[in-house]
Amino acid sequence: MTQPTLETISNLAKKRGFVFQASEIYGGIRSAYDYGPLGVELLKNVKDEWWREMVQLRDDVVGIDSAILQARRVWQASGHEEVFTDPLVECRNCNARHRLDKLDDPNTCPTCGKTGTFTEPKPFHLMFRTHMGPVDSEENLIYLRPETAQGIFTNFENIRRTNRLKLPFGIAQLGKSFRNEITPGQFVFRTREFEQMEMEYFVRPEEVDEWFAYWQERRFAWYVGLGMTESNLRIRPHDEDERSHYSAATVDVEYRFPWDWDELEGIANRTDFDLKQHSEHSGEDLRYFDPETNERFFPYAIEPAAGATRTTFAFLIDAYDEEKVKDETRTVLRLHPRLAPYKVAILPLSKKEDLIEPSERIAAELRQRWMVEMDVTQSIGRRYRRQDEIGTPYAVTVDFETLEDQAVTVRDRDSMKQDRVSMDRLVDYLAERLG
RNA sequence: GCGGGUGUAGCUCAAUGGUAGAGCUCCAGCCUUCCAAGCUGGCGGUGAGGGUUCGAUUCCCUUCACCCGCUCCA
Repeated sequence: MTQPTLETISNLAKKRGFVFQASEIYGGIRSAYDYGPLGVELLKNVKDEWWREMVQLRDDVVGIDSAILQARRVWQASGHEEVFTDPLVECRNCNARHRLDKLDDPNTCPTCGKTGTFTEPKPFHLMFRTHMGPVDSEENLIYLRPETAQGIFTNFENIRRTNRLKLPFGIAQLGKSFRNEITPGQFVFRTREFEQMEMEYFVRPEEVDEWFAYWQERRFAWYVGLGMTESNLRIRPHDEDERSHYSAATVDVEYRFPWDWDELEGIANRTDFDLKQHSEHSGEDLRYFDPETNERFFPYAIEPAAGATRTTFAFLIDAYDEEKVKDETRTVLRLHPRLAPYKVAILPLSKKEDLIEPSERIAAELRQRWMVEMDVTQSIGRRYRRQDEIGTPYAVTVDFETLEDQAVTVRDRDSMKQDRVSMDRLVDYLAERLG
């Protein structure tokens, strides 16, 4: 396997319609990307696989979709309003940037050692600020959520009660979050608007360690199960000083990106921090009542929080491969069939109406189950290469013999091998391979 | 945000203070009929705004975006 450069992969993403720069015709806007026809399918498939694994295949996890706009007090209780506003100063001598509240000496730059070189402190607001209602004022200031998790904690009691849940149980959420990252970059890896796949798994405090280990294992296996190269994945525990304000222990699931190892997902032991905070700030008792022991306590939360957009990006990078076929380079995305945007391409050997009609019939039938693309332009070899480059696992070729023997050629993306399959067996043939 | 670098068709690259070219891609037609074949034709560009100039893609200013670093994080 060849690992592509960041440039190679972003070129492919743009060329084939996975990802475009947002507002491109106006020169672009920093740190925002639009997902094109193939990108939206790939992203959706990643999210669907996550949802299926985390919610639909389990009886101990339920889903939620909470609002992006929440009461300001939510973020005061969660600690984000305080933690996500940093006074920053910049050293005029060496251009390093520092948080004023973390400096031992507020006048000396720890990077270059000079004194008195700092700019006036500027507050950096890491949360997007907006106003609820048509008039901007301090009273109606609210934030775009910087994480989806708080919508889970604030609904903890609603969900527990309406779904008769008993510990341990989880609440999962998929959705957009917003952060004014100081430095966005690395294509879609770090953007200010991004999509998260988060789950809070509530457990008895004494069982927190075993569940923490359980979710590390489960989450790691999820990536591998969807075809990500295992040697490009690792789990890295956080150092003491890099943990979030709410966390007692955190590990990252990291992927070997073209630039370096970097985070796909953080798995944190958030303890009872959030439920406690919301109990205190709201006055609602969010403790869990155990009917067997008659005890009331705050459950601990284990949080596997993944970035949907960057995970999609990692799958794209990991799938990228180039190989020599004759004297040509074949570019192929070896995406897991469940992730591939299109599952099947229908390729009539010629544009003659005799072949178009049956091809359209086959396409219509297969579309009942899978994303199917029909392509009639240019030579068959070129069309195979095009499908390889967007990761379509199977190509069905309709030729003149089809009219005689009611059979088609199915060509496999990875091996380029071909099978002659009779049309009445085609759906079964593909179903066995695509799932 | 600050420092450094970069911006010419979708991609790779060329050229010029005086009508911006090519290859590949893409589209149409012909031909071909199972792994990027060929022929003909077509679409399409100087990131944006302003200034200097008879004339700016070229010189100057501003701005936008991208890349590297500082810092943040799914």
